[in-house]
Amino acid sequence: MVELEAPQLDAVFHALGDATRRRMLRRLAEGERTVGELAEPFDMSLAAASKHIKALERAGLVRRRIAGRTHYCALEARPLAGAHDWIGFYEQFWTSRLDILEGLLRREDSQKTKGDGDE
Amino acid sequence: MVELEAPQLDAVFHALGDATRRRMLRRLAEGERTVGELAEPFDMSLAAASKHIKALERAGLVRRRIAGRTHYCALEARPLAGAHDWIGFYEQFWTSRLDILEGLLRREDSQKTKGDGDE
DNA sequence: TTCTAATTCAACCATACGGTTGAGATAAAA
DNA sequence: TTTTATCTCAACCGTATGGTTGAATTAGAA
Repeated sequence: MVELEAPQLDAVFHALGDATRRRMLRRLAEGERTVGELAEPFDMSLAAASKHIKALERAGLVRRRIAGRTHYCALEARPLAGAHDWIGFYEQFWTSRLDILEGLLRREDSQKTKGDGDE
Repeated sequence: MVELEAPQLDAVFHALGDATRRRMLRRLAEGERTVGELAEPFDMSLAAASKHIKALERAGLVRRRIAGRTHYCALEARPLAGAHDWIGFYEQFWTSRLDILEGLLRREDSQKTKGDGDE
């Protein structure tokens, strides 16, 4: 169990909400890459790619090592564990054919308990 | 394996990137809720909460059943499976103490294969 | 029919996002 | 030293986001 704080979850999920950044992470899974290498596959300016990388850093998903004029980026996967756990809670609602029954039961239930003021 | 399309992943992760919407999903895990019930815990207008719910619908995470003037929202967890899988790929990078070794190996590796033009 | 309740819609606002360009900063190469 | 390469920074732009308010829509309740 990792239980990230809400603001960190915000940053992680926000970072993942962009295909460019997701592709960058996939690339980093193969190993360290420079900013230039990370930017190369994309049809955008270096500055734009640099901003994406900063979003990943803000989320704690990338750590940067500066060597001279070159910045090496490495995957930092740990915060993903928290996001994974958060989503994992819902696995019960999509796994197996029980989910159909579950769904039906929850629907019934909400009819009976509608407006019971629970939090 | 679920493999959501990029645009759906965008929408799902974007939807999850907001604490208000995450809390709404947690609430919906207990059962169906009306728009009003979903909005109630939050210090914002109904209209604002309504927009959040629409973001969840766009991501396919909520389905709505209209009965008279009341809109009932229900959790639709399936798209979360795709997001869960996507993140799950990185589990190898955070699980167990192997991750430290892995990280070291990948760093070495990237020194040797730097600029090999892989995609 | 008239009142009230549950929601959305439309217009608006401030701020964030994702992109651009051009100008630094810094370090390696000539 | 001068040139070139790697990146960030700053300013700007259009569009999206997250919020507001007030009016419109629709349907139970009196």
